[in-house]
Amino acid sequence: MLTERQLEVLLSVVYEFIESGEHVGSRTLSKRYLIGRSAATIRNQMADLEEMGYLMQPHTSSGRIPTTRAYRLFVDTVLERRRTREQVSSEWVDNLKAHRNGIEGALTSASELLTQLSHYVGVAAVTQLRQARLSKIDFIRVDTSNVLLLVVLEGGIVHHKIVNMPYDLSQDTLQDLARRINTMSGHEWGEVRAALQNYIMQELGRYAESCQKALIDLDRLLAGEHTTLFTGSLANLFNIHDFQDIGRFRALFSILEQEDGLVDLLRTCDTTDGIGVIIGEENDLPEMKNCAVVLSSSSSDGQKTTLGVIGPKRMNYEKVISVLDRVLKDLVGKADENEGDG
Amino acid sequence: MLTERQLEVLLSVVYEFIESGEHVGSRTLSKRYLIGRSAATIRNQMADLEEMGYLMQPHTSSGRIPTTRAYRLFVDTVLERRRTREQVSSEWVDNLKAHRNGIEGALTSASELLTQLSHYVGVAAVTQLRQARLSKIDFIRVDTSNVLLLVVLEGGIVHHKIVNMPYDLSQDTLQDLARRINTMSGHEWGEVRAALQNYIMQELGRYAESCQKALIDLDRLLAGEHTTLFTGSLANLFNIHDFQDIGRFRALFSILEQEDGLVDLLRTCDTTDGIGVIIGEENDLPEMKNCAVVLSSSSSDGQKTTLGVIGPKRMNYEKVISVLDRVLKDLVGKADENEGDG
DNA sequence: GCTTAGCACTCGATAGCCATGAGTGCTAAT
DNA sequence: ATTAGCACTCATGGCTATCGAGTGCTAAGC
Repeated sequence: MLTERQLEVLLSVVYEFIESGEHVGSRTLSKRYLIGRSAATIRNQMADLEEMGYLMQPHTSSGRIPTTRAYRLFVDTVLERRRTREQVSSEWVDNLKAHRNGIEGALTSASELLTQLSHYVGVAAVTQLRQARLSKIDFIRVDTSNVLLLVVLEGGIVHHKIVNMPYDLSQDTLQDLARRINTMSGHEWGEVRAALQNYIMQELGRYAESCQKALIDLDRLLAGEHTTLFTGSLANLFNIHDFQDIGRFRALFSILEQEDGLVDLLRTCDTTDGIGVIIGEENDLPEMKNCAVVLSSSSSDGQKTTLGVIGPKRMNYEKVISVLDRVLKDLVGKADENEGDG
Repeated sequence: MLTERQLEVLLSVVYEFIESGEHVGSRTLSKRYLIGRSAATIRNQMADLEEMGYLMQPHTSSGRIPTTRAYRLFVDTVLERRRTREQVSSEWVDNLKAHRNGIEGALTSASELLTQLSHYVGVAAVTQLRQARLSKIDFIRVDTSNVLLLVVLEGGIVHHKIVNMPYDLSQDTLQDLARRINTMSGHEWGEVRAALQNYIMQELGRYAESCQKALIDLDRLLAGEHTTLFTGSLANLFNIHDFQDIGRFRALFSILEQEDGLVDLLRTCDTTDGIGVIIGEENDLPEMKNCAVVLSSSSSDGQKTTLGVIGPKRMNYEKVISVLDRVLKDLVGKADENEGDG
């Protein structure tokens, strides 16, 4: 594939471009990175690399910028050679530990932490892999036609949703129902559902329709892979300067603003565990072709915790990856600790 | 103050500027709005208006643009002369009615509706005015040191929060506590709190510290004026074109992204009921000097519902106000209906 | 006294021109 | 395989001229 010398040139280009954001020329490389090799030599090698699809010129006779392919090679190389560099300042870790208000609090902290450390957009998510295990369920009558449905899952995720009931159910009926379900706490949703279905048919005949609706709502939440998402400040998208026009910017914003888009994005990273990087067009979303997403996930006990940073293609991958690694370790370590003595 | 003719000129300038976004000159007015009056006449009157602080020139010998003072006059005049124009398409109203998943669902819908109709950023909020009245409270043990605190208020607002407890409380203890509090359902938080304080001191001696912490958390939520906020897509801020540089844009974004800033903003509109408009520098936030906020609120039964649209200073006030009016009426009407038969 | 026409003037926006400089490709020499 | 040299390209910034929308002012008209 690539000779050692070509690789040196290529990585230098990527590195310099990540630093400066401007197309890099042969002279710069000769002076700063590849001292001893003349500009002309480097020019020839750069021409070769362009032919191979690793570099491109924004316009004739300008410096080169890396293609997605080059970033990919760079990232793979970085991941290969990576050692624990840059430590996350322990101040932040302490902060994270202090905010141990359940998993939601922890993930909120994590996303904010990633955002602040990377200066890009940090996200944190937890996906329940198989069917969720119920910890506790509760129904609270809000008014004639509305019931608050509260579900606490093992692992500490809380869902609440107001469901509309065509028939008025008394608080007693609801409480009875909840008590019945709670005896099955610890079981998977599928089992609970079956038992519930039974009960509804046999004893709640005339409310069957209302309850069926609520069941469907519950299914949506508990049966499939459901992801709970926490996003850092999107204002940091403004730190991605690689946007020609404001239109593209806006498009990206719209996508990241609604959860669905982001969840899909995180899902594409099907690396079971470990770190993955999605660069530019490798992503399905055309709006993100100037962006890169670094994802890191760790699954345990039926749920998968994913942390990520969304930034420009020319982000400091080394730093972001190491930050991500550190925060994830801390987060998971903490989760274990909580589960261990719970 | 202003003669009828001057008023005509001024309103025309504001109107045209809202339409076009460009400084408006005397010739334009003469051709489009004030047919019959020559450009020269209008020029003289515009010069007068500038002297009076209603108009300004971005640079010598350019057209005029309205000052905040002019917008203020314009808005007041519009509000005065307003009749029910522009009806909100009934499709949307139906949609709003369909999503009657409690007050939170309704407010979410309302904010989205306002966003879509105005093309700017719609917000919806509900503030509990005095101390909240409890409908139901529940404590759920998540693990050793974390308890999920669930509070349902009269009016349908739901708060949940995980609180960290230094001591492990059994689910039974928690349930007993909840039962005790729930007997006071319907009372104001102040009363409930006093009773609770008593109970803790007398019977929960060794857990006093943990409980005190939780009480403080609850206080924060229930004692003061607490506002629950729903914001439409911030991507619509891109529809405000009146930003010179991206820096200001970013600043605005950061503020609106975090709830606190927005809540403060809504609070400044202390019009008890009815519609209020905050234009440019009338606002405290310097980042919003190119923006205007139209607010509409309606209070009943200890809680105040506020709807608003955040847009550019040169927004279509007539349309936004009428949309706001319509949506609020619909929302409040619905709330009444829910409360009435609940 | 209010309105209008005319005229000189201002100033932003646009386009063209030129010099500059960073960077390239190519060729010939090492 | 590497280097030096040279001609060439192209984005950028400064400078100038032109254009046009819009003004202020003065004098004339209703």
